[in-house]
Amino acid sequence: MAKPRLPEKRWTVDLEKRIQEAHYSDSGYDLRYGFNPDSGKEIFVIDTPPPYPSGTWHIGAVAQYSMIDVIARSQRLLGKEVFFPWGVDRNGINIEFTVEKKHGKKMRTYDRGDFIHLCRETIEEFTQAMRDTAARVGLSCDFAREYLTDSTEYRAVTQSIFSKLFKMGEIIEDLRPNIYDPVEKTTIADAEVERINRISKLVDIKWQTEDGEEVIISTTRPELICACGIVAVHPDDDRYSHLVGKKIILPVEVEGRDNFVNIVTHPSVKSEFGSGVLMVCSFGDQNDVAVFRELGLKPFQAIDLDGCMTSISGPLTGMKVKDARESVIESLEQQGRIHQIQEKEQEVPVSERGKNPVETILLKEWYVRQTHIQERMKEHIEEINFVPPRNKQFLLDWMQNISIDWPISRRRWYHTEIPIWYSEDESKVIVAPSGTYVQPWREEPPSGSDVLDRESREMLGSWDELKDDLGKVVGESKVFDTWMDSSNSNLFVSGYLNQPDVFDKAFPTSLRPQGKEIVRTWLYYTLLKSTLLLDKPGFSNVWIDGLGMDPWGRKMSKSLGNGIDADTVLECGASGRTGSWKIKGTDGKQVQLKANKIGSECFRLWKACDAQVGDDFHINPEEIEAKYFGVLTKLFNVARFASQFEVPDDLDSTPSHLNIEDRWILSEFSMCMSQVQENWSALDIYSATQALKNFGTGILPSHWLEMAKTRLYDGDQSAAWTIHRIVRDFMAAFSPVCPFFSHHITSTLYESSAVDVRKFPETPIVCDSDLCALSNSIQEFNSATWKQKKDAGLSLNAPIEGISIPTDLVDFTDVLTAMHKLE
RNA sequence: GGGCCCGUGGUCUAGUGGUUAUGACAACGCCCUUACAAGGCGUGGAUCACCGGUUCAAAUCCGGUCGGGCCCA
Repeated sequence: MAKPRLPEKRWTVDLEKRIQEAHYSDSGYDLRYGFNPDSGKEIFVIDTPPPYPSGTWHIGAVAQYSMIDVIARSQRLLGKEVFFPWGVDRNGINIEFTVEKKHGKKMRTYDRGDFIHLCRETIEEFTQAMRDTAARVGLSCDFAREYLTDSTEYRAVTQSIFSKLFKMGEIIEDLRPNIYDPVEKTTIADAEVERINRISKLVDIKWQTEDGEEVIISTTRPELICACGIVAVHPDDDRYSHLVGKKIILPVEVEGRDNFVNIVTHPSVKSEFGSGVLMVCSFGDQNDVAVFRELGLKPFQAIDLDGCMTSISGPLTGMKVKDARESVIESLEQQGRIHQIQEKEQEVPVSERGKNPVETILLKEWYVRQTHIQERMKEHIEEINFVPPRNKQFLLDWMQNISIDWPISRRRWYHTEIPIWYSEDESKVIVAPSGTYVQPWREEPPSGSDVLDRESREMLGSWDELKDDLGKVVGESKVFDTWMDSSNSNLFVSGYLNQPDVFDKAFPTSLRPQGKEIVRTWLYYTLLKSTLLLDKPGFSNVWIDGLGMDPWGRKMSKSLGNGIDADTVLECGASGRTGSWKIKGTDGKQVQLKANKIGSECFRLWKACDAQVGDDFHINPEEIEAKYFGVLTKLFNVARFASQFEVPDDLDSTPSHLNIEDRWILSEFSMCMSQVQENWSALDIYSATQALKNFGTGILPSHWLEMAKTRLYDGDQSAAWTIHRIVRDFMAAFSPVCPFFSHHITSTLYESSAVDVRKFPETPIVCDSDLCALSNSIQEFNSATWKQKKDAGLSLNAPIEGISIPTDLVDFTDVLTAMHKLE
């Protein structure tokens, strides 16, 4: 036996790491994977989801990312000029909390500039960990052009977009109910609210109607009676129908408002809850907000920004909400107005990070208008190709629910600042010029800023001319919701503002890959922006993957104790280390999972092969190893086997003579490859990888290799050309899934790497459909013959008598006779 | 409470109207055959969650029930 040029007996995680390290330290990296907009090739820009650095990277996200890399690599293989950017999302409340926790000091006790500096330092440490994991899982991003969402360039784009939309009238200021965390002193988004169960007091209070009739109303928020806008009963509730239309007197002292409200019917009232009469206050819960809006009631401001009662609460003014509640109960008790008090477990909305009870209060905030543009957005969405098509529904469903504008201002610090200043009389605003990054809380408006009327947005002139007429200008201290930044990512990576010539070619952005859990935020807001700003769909393709779940189908979370850290899977098998994971099962018991070797190539192969895109996927390291490491071993050994035979000089031109079995397998291979090419074009990772896996671990080694073995050992040129041509082209087509594996094999055997192929291997080399039609017969005949040998107690390489070759395989008589030693 | 998605051998999975329902892992049996025992070959094993309907024909379409998941309230 000739010495194989692939010396390793099998693929290992250590080998993988060696190749990977060489790959990323190679000075040719940028040439290989960098974006060159002037190459003349079709441009394919991927709007990579910029990860938020927070210590460890979630395995489900890493799995999704590795599939985005498969798309990037497969599009390069198809000859496109791919921009696979590497961005990091660094704005937001998470890093603020991390810094507060690390130093044991609340944000507002710092100087704003010092705090921002601390955040920047801390997030940089986390960012480096993300970069390392990105490389470990084999991402072929353009790391040299890394972008950070807290950079001057990125924030300048966010601010410019704000200014443009403001001037267009698409951004407005308004006083509306918002969810507010009085401890962190900021507005928060719905997505940041969590519900926890707490024991609270349900107080039944005696009210009186204008006629003196006693009515009992149950509430957990008696301190909000002062902000009561209306009292409601269910329309079908006969007990109270005689009260409807009457006035009812508030049982507490109030200031600066009427001391009575009307009684109406409303379908949202639950008759069986308490007495069946509901007081609607601004704002006890989301239902109150809905009722106020629906009935056009003017809300009262009962709680201020410090979480204290306002003057309408009369004697409660200035008290913290909790103290006010105790106080009002006490005074009602003294007046004999308490019917009863029950301790009840109740869901309380709290802020996700601080666990502080949140309030819904009226705040003057900035909003992006969105309700007027839904139909136009839907028209644009119709032009986008969704993969898989059914996941488009998540977006359409969410859009059905849009009934209010998007609040975009936050009272935090480590975010992009709202780029606006107010004149001393507050009637005019100053807006920074496009392309600059400004910090209005500590800067004057820059030269080139515009002055506009605050209400009408009429352009009044330039800041440089008018600055002396505006009095003392005050910079906005609020910042943007982080989605305001994130939803520019496609514009930013496609060259908006910074590279207009590239933008012309690259927009709509070729691909938005993302998880389905952020359809209603990231995808929706991005599409909203492209409709408002450019009246175009934001993307050509949107690829929406499912979520990574634990082995039992539950979402991974800290509280369930079922999380798996990405690095433990990627490093499993390196330097002989095995992996072991303790995960809580569905019955609450710990289950120990163990694996010996996984690594990035096996992990990627698993994700590519195991489920259709868009479905939630269960992550079980044991299963990943069991099902897919063997596939790598198999493919590696086919290549290793091939590596002992000399590579023919000219693999690119088909030899004039090829044996029939070689023409057969080449035809099968051509069919497989055209399927793969089609699937790569359609972003169908699953089908492409399945086709390659089935060919490479099935028909090729089990059937053809067994036929060709003897000839290969005898130095047959036809067989040698066939196996090498197949291995070389197979690895090119397979390289998007397992780049380092393919790279190692092809650069060892053929002096050129599969990852550098920029044109899909040509097919057909030989494509004879008559031969493909015989594939089933061939496989059946082989299986039947092996079975007969087994039944006769013969070893597979023993001669056997009395087997006749089926008539349709008559052309294969010699081959099959030799292969099975038929006599 | 509302919306959406899903339910296929022990486990995971393919399959959106048409032969005997795909494949993988696990199980079992045989084999160290000059690439591979971290292999190979073979064998079992599923009334496609349940009930009803449409149809010549249903895993597939429709309605309902049950179970799981995600999102929202």
